[in-house]
This record gives sequence, C-alpha cells and structure tokens, in this order.
Amino acid sequence: MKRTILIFTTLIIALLCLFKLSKYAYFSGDMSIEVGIALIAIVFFGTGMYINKKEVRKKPFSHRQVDIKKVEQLGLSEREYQVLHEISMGLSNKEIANKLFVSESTIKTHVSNILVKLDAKRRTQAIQKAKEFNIIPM
Amino acid sequence: MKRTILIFTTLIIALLCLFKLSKYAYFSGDMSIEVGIALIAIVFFGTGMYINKKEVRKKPFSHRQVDIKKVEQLGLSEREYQVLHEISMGLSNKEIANKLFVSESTIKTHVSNILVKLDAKRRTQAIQKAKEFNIIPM
DNA sequence: CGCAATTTGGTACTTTAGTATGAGTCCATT
DNA sequence: AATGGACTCATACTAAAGTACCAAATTGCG
Repeated sequence: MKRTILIFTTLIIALLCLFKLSKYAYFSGDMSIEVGIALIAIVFFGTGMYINKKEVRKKPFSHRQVDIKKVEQLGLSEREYQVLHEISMGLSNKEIANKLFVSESTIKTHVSNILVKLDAKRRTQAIQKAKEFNIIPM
Repeated sequence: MKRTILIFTTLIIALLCLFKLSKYAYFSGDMSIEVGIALIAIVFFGTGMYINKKEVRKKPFSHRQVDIKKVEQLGLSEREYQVLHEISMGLSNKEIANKLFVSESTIKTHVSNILVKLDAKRRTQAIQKAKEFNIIPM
C-alpha cells in the first residue's frame, strides 16, 4: 500500500512536470502535442498494468481461498456444500453416500439441489462453476 | 485475445477523437489542457489495470504450468488431451462431440481411453487426477 | 511403401447420473 | 402449537456415462 502511494506521488509529480514542459512544447509544432498525449497514454497504461500485477503478486492465493460468502449467497446448505466437495473429489453418488453414512437417494436429492443452485446441468459443470465461484479449494 | 484487440481499437479511436477535440480546446484556456491530459492519464491507467486483471483472471494458475511431460508419460494422445480438457470444462460427451465436429461415439471411445490411462473410474475422478498431475490449467 | 499409432465411428449393453414427486423427521423461529 | 427450512429416504423414470468389441480411415515415420 505504501508502495502504491509512492508510485502515485511520483506519477503526479511527473504529470506536473509534463504540464510545465508542455507549455513550451505546445508551440513547437502539432506533432509534439500528439506524441506527448500518446506518451502519457502509454506511460499510464503501463503503470496501471504494473501496479495491478504487483497487487496480484502480493496476494497470489487470496482468490483461491474458499469464499464462504458466495456459498451463502448461492443458498447452499451445509450438507449440500459437503456433497459438492465430495463431487469435486471425483466420488460417485454411492461413494459419497457411504462416506456420509446416508442413502444414495439422499445424495441424489442433494446433487439435484446443488445443480439447480449452481445453475449446472452436470456434476462436472458444477465442479467448474464451483471453481469459478472459489467455493471449493483448488 | 479478440477482446483485447477490440478494446485497443476503441482506445485508439478515442485517442484520435481526443486529438481532434484538443485542437479546438487548446486555445480556450490553460485548464482544459491539463484536464485533458489528466483525463487521458486516468482513462489509460484504468484500462491498463482492467486488461491486466482480465489476463490474470484468465490464467490464474499460470505459474502452475501444464506439465506436458506428464501428458506424454501417461500416454495421452493429442485428441485425448483435448477431450480431457473439455471434460474439465464441464461439457457432456454430446457437447464435446459438437465442439470437435465428431460423433458422440468417438468421444466415448476417447473418454474410455482417458479413464484407463488416468486410472479413473469416472470423468469427475479424471478431472481430479488431471489436477493432481498438473496436466490441466486450473 | 508399409507399419504402427491415432482417430474415427458403430452396436449393444450395463451402470451411473439426474429428474420428479412425495413424504417423514428434526429443529429453530414465530 | 404451527410454520418453514434442512435433511432424510423412497419409487419410478429418463438421460447420460461408460464398457466391450469391432473396424475403417488417417497420419506419421523408418
């Protein structure tokens, strides 16, 4: 964060310098104006990308953590979320049923509800969506 | 990639418009010049951050690259790897068939071979194993 | 060229997945 | 006590997925 402030300060100073320089440059031809604008555009474009990349690098795993809020937002219950997790581990309905000590029918019901809530047609698509929503650990 | 080109085209057009506008604005006061430059700076700064964020989102696990050696090691053919990728995207056999312009039978054959080679019982387990082997982008 | 691997496609079959519907239990809130 | 949500389970059904086996076309390579 300190770094961002520093970069911004430097940028503002650079901008002010450009203002001063531009006052002299404006009357030395039309080309320099356009070149100047293009330069500013490129510099700020690059800076924007640079700062963003820095931010992402700082927290490379933050967006990969489980987003509990998203789970609530989707209306997934505790049990449904459990089942979703087991699905993502590649288990069949029967295997999940054995693991959670319930019948396969129950798992089927849960899976159907999960598919509706995640707006998925198949369990594989549910895995993909869950990944996108960051609600399963990858 | 197409999107990036589109955004850049729009930006260039916007820039050219600004050039035209600036020619009239330059002589209507000193403030407008600085405001104009600041605007360009902000717009390009924002665009830079936006595009970068998009790119990062597209390949959030770029540092965990696809292990091509592992693909060969597992004996997965080019086509099989393609199909595996589509499976991981949550597509059904029929959807994959349509996407790759082949019959569903062909996809079934590929899937069966994939499951044997990955030692998986289901396609969901194949996805899980593929993740472990780092042979699909996560 | 000829061989091997890949890719494609089919049929017939079994298994798993998913839908629809209904219903009983438990538990917290009103 | 009643209502609603979550969890459970069942039946009956349809739709995918997956297996087994076979076979033809294609492609890459020595």
